[in-house]
Amino acid sequence: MISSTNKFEQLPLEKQSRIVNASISEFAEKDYETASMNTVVNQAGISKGSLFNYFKTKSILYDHIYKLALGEVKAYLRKVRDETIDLPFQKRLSKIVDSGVQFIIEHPRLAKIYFRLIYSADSPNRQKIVSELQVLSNDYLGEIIQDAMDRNELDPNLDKGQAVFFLDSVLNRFLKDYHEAKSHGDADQFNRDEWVRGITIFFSKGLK
Amino acid sequence: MISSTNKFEQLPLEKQSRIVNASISEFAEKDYETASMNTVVNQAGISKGSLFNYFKTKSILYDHIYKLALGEVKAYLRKVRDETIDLPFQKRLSKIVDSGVQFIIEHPRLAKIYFRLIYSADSPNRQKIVSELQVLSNDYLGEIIQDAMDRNELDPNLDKGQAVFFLDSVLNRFLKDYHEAKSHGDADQFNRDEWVRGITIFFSKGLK
DNA sequence: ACTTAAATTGACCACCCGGTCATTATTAAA
DNA sequence: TTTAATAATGACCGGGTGGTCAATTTAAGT
Repeated sequence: MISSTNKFEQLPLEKQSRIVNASISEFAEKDYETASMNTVVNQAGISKGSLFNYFKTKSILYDHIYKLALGEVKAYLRKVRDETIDLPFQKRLSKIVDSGVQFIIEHPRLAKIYFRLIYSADSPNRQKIVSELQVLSNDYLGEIIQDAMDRNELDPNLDKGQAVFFLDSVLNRFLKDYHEAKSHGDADQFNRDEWVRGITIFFSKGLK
Repeated sequence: MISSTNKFEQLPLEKQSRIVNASISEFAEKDYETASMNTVVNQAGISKGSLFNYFKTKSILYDHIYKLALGEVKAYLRKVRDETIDLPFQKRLSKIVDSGVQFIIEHPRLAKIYFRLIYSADSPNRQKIVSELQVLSNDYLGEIIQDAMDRNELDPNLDKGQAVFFLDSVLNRFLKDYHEAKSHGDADQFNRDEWVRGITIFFSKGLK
């Protein structure tokens, strides 16, 4: 046996998805320590022994789920990056924000897991995961900023690392607030277009 | 009896501080659900019954501690605001960042509780607390931005709410990253002055 | 010194946790 | 149809939790 999720992957797909679904719900609702394997097995309609047979430990199950969530996020980002490769920086930025909002709407539970992972979260291997994410975001936003610098849309003397940091701060915070407002039912205070416009203008001209 | 912490407040100060200290350590190290009252009583050197006599529940103790942490943060902010009231926006901003860094260095455990509270955290009354913080930050940064607008240091047509949001995003994220890097021992990668300069320039001119 | 009131203690409770494993049910091979 | 191998089950384990309360120690009043 090569992979430790081998047993799980050889299960009938319907059963797999029941388990994945239950796990996503639980890890979205509670943080790692508080999430309960009992809840997962009950919601998935399988026995405890089985779950621990498919995933040897809670932390391995969590690993499987968060990688899944992260995979979806990455796919979304890749898609919007590739689709906007010819657009000017401002337009590109606004598309990125847009697709982030769309992701939250389409995958609210995965978004919850993602934000839980980034902000706080006492997940296992936290520091490793977070630094991986740092690299990911650095590459992603770094590429977009570099493109814009090459086209003279941004100051070519920019400190790229700092620029990425600013972008990342504002984008993530905006999406997190949007996500939270949405899950509290008062997302209507967000005029999406207005915010997207405000953000792109801010990055172009600052507050002066 | 008026306040539910009355019993606690009438304790000898030395005992109070032992308890507060132990609680701060525990709530800094673990999140609310995972923090243990047993650990607190052991570290404080009192009996379990006593602690539950002073604070009827875990959530009431947590309330006491986080309010204390928040009070310290507020005092710091007030101080730097008042001390910089005559300085230009850029200078003011850099002082704010500076004092944030200083707070983290002087009160690492309180900083941890603060960040735990802001980012994620399944503390009791979370939504209420977070929206209180929103208001607080809005007032605080709003005032500073308004001052700068009045002096024509910032565009007087700025959307103040958005401007506050951008400031808040970047400042909080910077301090959080700094705090995390510091508690992982690799804070030296932060050239403080360079970052402060970068941040103020960014807010002035954007990335163009 | 005696009594009474208040403060302190820690054994104890019910509950939940992640994880195990002997037993049972299901499938495949003969 | 019998046997062998595999998969699924859930009672059970040790350990930790927030919280309680009868019993004991400490302090105060007379």
